[in-house]
Amino acid sequence: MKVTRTSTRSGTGSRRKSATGRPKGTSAGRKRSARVEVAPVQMKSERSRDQILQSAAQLFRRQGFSATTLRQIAARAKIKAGSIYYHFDSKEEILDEVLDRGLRHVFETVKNAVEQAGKVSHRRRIGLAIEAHLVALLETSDFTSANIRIYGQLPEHLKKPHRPLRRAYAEYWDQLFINARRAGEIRADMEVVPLRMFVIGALNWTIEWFRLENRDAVLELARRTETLIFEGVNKP
Amino acid sequence: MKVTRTSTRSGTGSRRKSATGRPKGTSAGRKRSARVEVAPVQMKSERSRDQILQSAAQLFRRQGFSATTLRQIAARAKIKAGSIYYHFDSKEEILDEVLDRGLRHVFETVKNAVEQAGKVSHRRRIGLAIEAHLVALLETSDFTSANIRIYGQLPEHLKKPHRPLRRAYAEYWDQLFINARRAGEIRADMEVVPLRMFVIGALNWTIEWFRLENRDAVLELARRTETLIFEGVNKP
Amino acid sequence: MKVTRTSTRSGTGSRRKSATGRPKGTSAGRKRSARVEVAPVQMKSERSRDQILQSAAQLFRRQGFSATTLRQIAARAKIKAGSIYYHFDSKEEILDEVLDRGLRHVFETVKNAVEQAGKVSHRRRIGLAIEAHLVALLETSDFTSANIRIYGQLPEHLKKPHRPLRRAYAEYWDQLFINARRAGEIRADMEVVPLRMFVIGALNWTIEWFRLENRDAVLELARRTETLIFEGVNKP
Amino acid sequence: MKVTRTSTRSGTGSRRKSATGRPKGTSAGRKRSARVEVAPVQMKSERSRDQILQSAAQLFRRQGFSATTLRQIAARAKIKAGSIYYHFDSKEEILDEVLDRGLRHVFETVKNAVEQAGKVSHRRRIGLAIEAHLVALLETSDFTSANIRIYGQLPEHLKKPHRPLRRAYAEYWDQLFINARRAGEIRADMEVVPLRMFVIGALNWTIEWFRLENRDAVLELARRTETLIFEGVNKP
DNA sequence: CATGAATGAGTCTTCATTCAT
DNA sequence: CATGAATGAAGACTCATTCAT
Repeated sequence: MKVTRTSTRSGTGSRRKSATGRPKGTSAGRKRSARVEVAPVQMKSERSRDQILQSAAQLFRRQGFSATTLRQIAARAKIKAGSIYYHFDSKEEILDEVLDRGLRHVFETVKNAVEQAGKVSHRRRIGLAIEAHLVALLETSDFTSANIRIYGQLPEHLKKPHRPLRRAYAEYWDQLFINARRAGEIRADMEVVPLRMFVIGALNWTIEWFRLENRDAVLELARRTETLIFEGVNKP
Repeated sequence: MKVTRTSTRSGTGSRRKSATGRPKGTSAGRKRSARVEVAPVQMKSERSRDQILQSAAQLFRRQGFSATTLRQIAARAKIKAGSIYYHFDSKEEILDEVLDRGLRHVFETVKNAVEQAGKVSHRRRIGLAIEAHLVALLETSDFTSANIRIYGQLPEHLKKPHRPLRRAYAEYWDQLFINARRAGEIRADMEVVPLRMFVIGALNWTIEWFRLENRDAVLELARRTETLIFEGVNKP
Repeated sequence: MKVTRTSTRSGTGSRRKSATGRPKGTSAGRKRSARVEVAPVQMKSERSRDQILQSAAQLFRRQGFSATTLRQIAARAKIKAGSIYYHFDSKEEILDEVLDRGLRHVFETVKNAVEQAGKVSHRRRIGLAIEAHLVALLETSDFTSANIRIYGQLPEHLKKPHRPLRRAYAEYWDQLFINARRAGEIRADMEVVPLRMFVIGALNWTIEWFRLENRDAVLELARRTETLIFEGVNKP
Repeated sequence: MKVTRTSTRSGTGSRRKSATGRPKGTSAGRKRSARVEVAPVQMKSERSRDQILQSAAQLFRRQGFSATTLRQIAARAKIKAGSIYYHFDSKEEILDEVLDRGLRHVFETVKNAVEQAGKVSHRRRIGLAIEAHLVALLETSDFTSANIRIYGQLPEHLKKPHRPLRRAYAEYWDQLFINARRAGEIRADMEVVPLRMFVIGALNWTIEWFRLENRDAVLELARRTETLIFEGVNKP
């Protein structure tokens, strides 16, 4: 499954100037389609670009956007600061792609998990979504954690382009809850929006403290969280 | 009740140079100890200092520490940037006090709420703590919300001095849960630390989306959250 | 006499951001009104600002806008590069004021010369205008010579704000010629616009080669030029 | 007629490093000597080289030397910036050849016009020179206009190599005037150097405003200018 | 011949900080 | 107490230049 782009934001490309002949943008699409068996011999440019994005994501996540220096990003990507501009037009453009990849990644991970489950209970579906969200956030993607962590402090103009996808993701969760409620697996009096806020909040805050140690730590956390969300802390 | 300072951090003063004769950093202590009958009128200095801190807290909360400039803080405090240095030795010192006040504020708010409750069920006590934490975070203190929001992205040396108090606050919550569990109001198999992370996480994440509109919005949110935490979403 | 500002461009101030509390802009007006006898104790800020503009004008004139570095300007003004930003928001703003002062200066000089002449022949009036233009250009103002020399190579957006004043100056000359022609002191078949271009061109090009040596060099040049323009090179 | 190189500057080649085997800088000589029957087809290299120079000239003329980037030049020449270095060792070398071609072009154009006139009055010869200069400047060569426009703002070391040719051109004009004066077609009291400055100035300044529209616009301008120079504006 | 990718020196600009007044 | 004016270090960004392919 692939997360379809929302209308407002046709890719990230729309905001690129690219007066130069440089290869800016486009990568996102290409990369995702790369099947492992084809091994599409990522060219040098592509590799550097990814290095930069990866480094940026890690640093943004740790220090925030404004505290992160292009020199830091460059150093981590093992190039010189000026070279970044061969691949991106500005620091903001890097941020833009980091955010985009990050949200797209959780969204796809969650969607995939739910879709592959086939015919299961709604609680199970939500449980899978919880697990997938946590995995994306804590295990598989610096982009996702960067996004979740820094988004709230960014100035308007940097947040704006990402709103549609964020909304879409929120609505995906809402739908999960609505279906569960309609099926009677969730109390009828539960309002969906605050519920989603509560759940996503509990999940997202884990970035603030969770440190990945062993393979199943995240799965364990997911299970625990699912239980709390469904059963609460009350003595049963 | 007053939150007592932990041993590691004897006030904020430990990091002050204060070669000049200026009153830097001493205010916190002084202010609180000010007897009402003796010095009812905050002197000008004190007022500016507070203005600066208040402005800083608001900006830190919104934009993060590094994206906030001293000129922005000064403008909001209706003074000029240079003047800040009469009251503080550095931007970091401002941060330091903002963080300190912020955590101290929730801590006191929560403690007060719980203590004033008198003899009530543990669930009720936890419910009051939840409410108090949310009130402090969303309604009464920019310091608290600033603290919660930016702490995670700060460099080590800025976080370090605040660890003891943070730990103390965490332990306070743990105790609430331990007591409840011991009393059988919470399942026996519930581990306290992950539980606290979950609860605090769900509460803290509200800064990311909650916008204070009417007076009871926070109380309403608190009630809802308490229910979710105790009963979960399951059909009863 | 004071050159009145054209409607399109109410001073230079219109394009100033000035989010900071710095004293940007406004100086132009203040300075001109300073009578010598009042000696309005130019404050430090004003002096630096003028130093910067003066330095910039000299360098722009010699090397062009883009080849001139803020560091060069600063060095010549005996300050550090960063300090420039206390007085101006950008290099372009400096340019802006240099251009403005430059044109305003010739315009005023020429207008004054002509107006103070009283009742004289049109040829005399034009002669005085020629002299005044050359004096402003070659002797009294680096701003004027900078303007004349670099204007043509500037990008559109930098030229645009100065068009109205330029047009006004051109029209002033046109009027001188029209009057002279009407009075029969200039051939009737002479078209005014190409004539003005020719005259102003011959005058302006002097910056490319004229080096001020002694006091009357410019006056001598002016006399010669006037003769050429009126009588041509033909044997009489 | 071919403008012979002056002694000081044996071609442009003197400043070339050319450690590589590349054909840098030799073109000028080669091209002109290319017999039509032998090498009618410019090779690819030659074509690119010319493209680069042509593009550079246009941009230099419009924006000045320092404001023009190699990438702009490359783009206009439909190649990539790096490729320029196959043809030139540096941006300055391009400038060097642009300047050289530019002056050489006017010089040849003027000389040819005058020489081909055969036995005519001196005024006619000067008239032809005026026309030829304007044609070269405004119609036939971006190199010439680039040269005229930017030369004055270049740093010493870039101007120096072109002085001899400039001087030669100036002397050529001086000779035209001297001959005319000797023949009594110009007043005896007219000093030649200021006269030449005046005339050349009036001609050169046209780049600042003249926009080529129809075929004879330049010729019309030339006629007008000639009249002004010889007869002045006086009522005859 | 040409390009893709990178580099380093330098540019404009920002900002915490200083200090005389 | 507060400000005006300045500074220096650093940040984002540009650009001529290099060089392997």
